[in-house]
Amino acid sequence: MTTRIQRRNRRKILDAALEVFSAQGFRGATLDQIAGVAGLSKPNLLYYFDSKEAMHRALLDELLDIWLAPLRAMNPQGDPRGEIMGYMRRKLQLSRDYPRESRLFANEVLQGAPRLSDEIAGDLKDLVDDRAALIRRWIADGQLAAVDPYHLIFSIWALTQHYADFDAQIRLIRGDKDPMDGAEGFLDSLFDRLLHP
Amino acid sequence: MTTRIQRRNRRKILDAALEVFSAQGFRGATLDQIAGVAGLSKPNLLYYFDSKEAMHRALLDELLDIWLAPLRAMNPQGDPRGEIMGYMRRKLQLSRDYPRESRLFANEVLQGAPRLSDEIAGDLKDLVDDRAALIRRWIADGQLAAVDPYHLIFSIWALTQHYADFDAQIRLIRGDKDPMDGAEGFLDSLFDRLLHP
DNA sequence: AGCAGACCTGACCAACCAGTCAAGGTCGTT
DNA sequence: AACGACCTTGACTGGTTGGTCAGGTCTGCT
Repeated sequence: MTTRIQRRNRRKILDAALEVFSAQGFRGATLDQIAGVAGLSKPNLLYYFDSKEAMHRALLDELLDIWLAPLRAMNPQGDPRGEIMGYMRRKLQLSRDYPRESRLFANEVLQGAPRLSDEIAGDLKDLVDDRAALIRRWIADGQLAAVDPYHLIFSIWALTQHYADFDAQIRLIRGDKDPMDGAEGFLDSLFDRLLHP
Repeated sequence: MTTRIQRRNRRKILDAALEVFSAQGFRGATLDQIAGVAGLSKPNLLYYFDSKEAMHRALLDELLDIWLAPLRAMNPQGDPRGEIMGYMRRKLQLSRDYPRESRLFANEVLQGAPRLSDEIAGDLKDLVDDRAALIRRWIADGQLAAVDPYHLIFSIWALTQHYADFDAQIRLIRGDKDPMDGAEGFLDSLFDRLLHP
């Protein structure tokens, strides 16, 4: 049974942990930092989570659901170009709404995905293989331009996540302008031109 | 005056440091790890470099030259589409030849570019602003499709660096296949379609 | 060979870090 | 009010980490 206090504190801890892990990476983050952000004492963190590792694990588990939802939502019965454009837009929306999650994921993969390799090689690979096959069928039907489906998916990931992961760089170059201003229009025309048969 | 031994050992240390920093991030890397990879003792590392920070600094300084060269090489007098396609291909080649440098850079920017903000807001911004102006002229001349030049540059960065930075993920999804196999052809047709007026 | 300066290292230190624990405080229930 | 379960923390520990230092070894030059 979970109490009201448990729910509130677990949430506070995971939110603080996301803040710190996404900005410093796993090894760079310290429990003292997380405790400071959460407004709790370090031993109290360890009352709710067995270890630093466990906090990170909990975040990754939450993350994957959010992260894969847009690709899962792609509809095999829908209009091919519309489905892919919709996927791209939803993924871009994730970068806007969940930039810390994007950076947490990027940190993890950048370091060789030591804690995510099972999920990536399992669930994610299966999902991507399935969508790649779907895209190939759409291409065979003449509804899409002939593009490599894997590189198409990777390009959507690269372009959308870039705005969250490299936010610091974009801000320094664009100044006060919102980093994502104009991004959706640009990506719309990029993929629209790419996908036309 | 620098001796033969100095040149050899500085090189060994920087190469080992690049290996470890790019895989673990600055805080995640330890001098013991770097010493192990370099085949030197930890105090010996600190005989050649004042601090861990100094090794990282030296790597970032080397990195920036390599990293900005392709954008510098863009020729205002050249053929617009050819220049941009050439830039993209050279950038992709960097991901192939210098994946560790790409990940070092990604780690740094991901964590808010604490040690690179001056260079990014200075040299890099100036260069990007200059190239953006050039691209705008090309568009005004009707030689390129009307795209936002900043997003065009960001998209080239995102797409090319993705293959180095997210190599672990791509490998897990594509299996034995070379992660970059087919990438150049895909990116060629993507940018070719985007840039046609 | 012998010397000066460059190169190298074992042993050490202070700071930091994840995690423990015993003791005390708080909350919901009766 | 009183009880037990839940919650919180100061003080601590063992291990790690960046960096120091005194003294030793090697190298190139005369």
